[in-house]
Amino acid sequence: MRWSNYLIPTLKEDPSETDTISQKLMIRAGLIRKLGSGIYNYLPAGFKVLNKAINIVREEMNRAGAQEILMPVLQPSELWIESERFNAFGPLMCKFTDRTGKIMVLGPTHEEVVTHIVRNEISSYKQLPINLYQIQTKFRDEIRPRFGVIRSKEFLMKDAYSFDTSKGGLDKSFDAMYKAYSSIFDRCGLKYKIVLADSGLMGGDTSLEFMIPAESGEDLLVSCGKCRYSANMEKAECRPPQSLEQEPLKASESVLTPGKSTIDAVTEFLKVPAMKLVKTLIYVADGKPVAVLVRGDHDVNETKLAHILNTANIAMADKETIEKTTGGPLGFSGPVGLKMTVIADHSVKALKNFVTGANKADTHLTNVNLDRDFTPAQFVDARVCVTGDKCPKCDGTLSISRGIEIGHIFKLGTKYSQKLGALYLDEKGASHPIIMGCYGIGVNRIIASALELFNDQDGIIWPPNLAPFQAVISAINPRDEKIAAAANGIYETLKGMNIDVLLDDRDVSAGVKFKDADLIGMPIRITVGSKTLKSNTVDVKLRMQKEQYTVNINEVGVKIHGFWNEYTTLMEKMRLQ
RNA sequence: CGGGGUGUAGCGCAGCCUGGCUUAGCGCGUCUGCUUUGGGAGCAGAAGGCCCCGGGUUCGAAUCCCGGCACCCCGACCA
Repeated sequence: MRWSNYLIPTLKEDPSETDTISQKLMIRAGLIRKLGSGIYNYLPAGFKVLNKAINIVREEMNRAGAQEILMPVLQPSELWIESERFNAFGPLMCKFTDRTGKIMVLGPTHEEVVTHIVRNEISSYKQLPINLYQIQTKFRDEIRPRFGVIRSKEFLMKDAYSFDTSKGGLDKSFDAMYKAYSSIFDRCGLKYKIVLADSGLMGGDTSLEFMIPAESGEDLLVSCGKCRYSANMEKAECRPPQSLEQEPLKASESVLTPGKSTIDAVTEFLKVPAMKLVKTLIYVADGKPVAVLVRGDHDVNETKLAHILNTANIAMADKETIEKTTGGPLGFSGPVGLKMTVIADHSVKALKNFVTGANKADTHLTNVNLDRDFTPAQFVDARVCVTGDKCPKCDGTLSISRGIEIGHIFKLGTKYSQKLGALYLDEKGASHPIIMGCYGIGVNRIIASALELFNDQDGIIWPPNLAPFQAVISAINPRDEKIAAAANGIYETLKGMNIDVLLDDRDVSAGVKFKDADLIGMPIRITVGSKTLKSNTVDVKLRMQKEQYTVNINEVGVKIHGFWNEYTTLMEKMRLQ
């Protein structure tokens, strides 16, 4: 490809309204352009990279024995009503009414459709196990799209679905995907971490997320410094405190705290540390109020709370509900005398003589104690982990970092097969729901993640298997016939060797060529200029190195694989750092 | 959905508060010509604007007011 005729519109200046390095680089390097909030055009080089990721995904899925299919984006809403996810997805799902008045949805995912295929086409254990996958566009009407292609309203997902006759079979299918995912992200040259996750709306029990460590990630990861324990914040367990505070119980008192409705205000006013306060949060779960107690310096983990309460339908109570159910205003709730189910986080168990709200305006209670003043219905793990918490699995300490969710694998079980009636007959002719797994990869996120991980001041540094080109030939002053001829000769040689090479034949100054090559992240740059041409040589430079190699023009072809291998080796080193 | 912000040339922005000194500017990019060509070249010239849309106030609106739309940020929410 000749640059003079290739659409790769680089930007000298930073675009406005970008919130991550990857988004900025993708736009500046001419890979993508924004069409609207959360929707992007992929320009030639961007699409080329996307296809490289797609091909890696496809090859590894095929290698793992999955079969590629293509399911429609457009789906009848009936299937979603059948699976009872029509309302669960709610406004996140793009819907419209067709000309006959039928409600259609643009698939945010494809469990329903794939289960429909299987219920129609599979009826015997002899046809199982099977794994069907596709690489297809998904639509999700995101509340707030952001971070470029990392959270967009339309995105490309590889979604696979396994169908088994036994738990053991599901374990095998799951394991095969675990391995395939590892191969995919290895080949993409990404750093990643595999963490325990919550399965959310998808259902099922076991789920693991593949996470790219990145500051711009939306997910919080909890990792043990000592063992391999690593989990999404939503899922991360907190170890109950080992020892209780040793303090004699003091008499509880009611104190006036006018206007002090927040933890900060109360700690300052009463001069007690936040960890000697107990926050009483009123939730409404399936229409019923529940009080949840956590230490003042802790927060409720709503995902874990939802599991404890066994419903997805929880929300913090509004002001009116709090007043009606506790008898006091928002900000002054407390467990003493409260007429509703009270559950407390384990950390509360260790406290003595703590402060709570009094369910009365501008009033708190001091020196409140468990059992003497109130007794929670149960102690649970309902809080958000914090740095310094002890690992639930060993005696290590937990730390918190950020990550981009790039893949998620679930053991679904029979949630969908039961609801949609995907059954098989076993050897004895008995009917059972098929046991399912589902496995997603955010294909666009592969690219964005690579850029979050590997970049410098000058631009992108591509993992070798994702780079839009392997090499660029920068012809300095292509109007000089000798230079043009030499550059062209090398170009033809490399093309003949199946090297993916771009010839920068633009009549622009050397600086522009170098800046563009760096910005786009050309792994190998071959500079053809009058300076070295006299000695019949060219300069070869790898993107991440400062120094250049002097190579005889006739030897570029012979040496190019060596340079490529060197680039690959250096990137692998960066990846493993 | 709540709070805040922005909308002016392909991109990045100034002008708006205090209406007329603007024929609406600047930088980048684009086009033409000449000179250049090893880290975003120089000179000369040029093209390119429903100043987001609609309504209003005014002798006069990019500027003030009302309504709408789009985009962004924070929050809530989230596979």
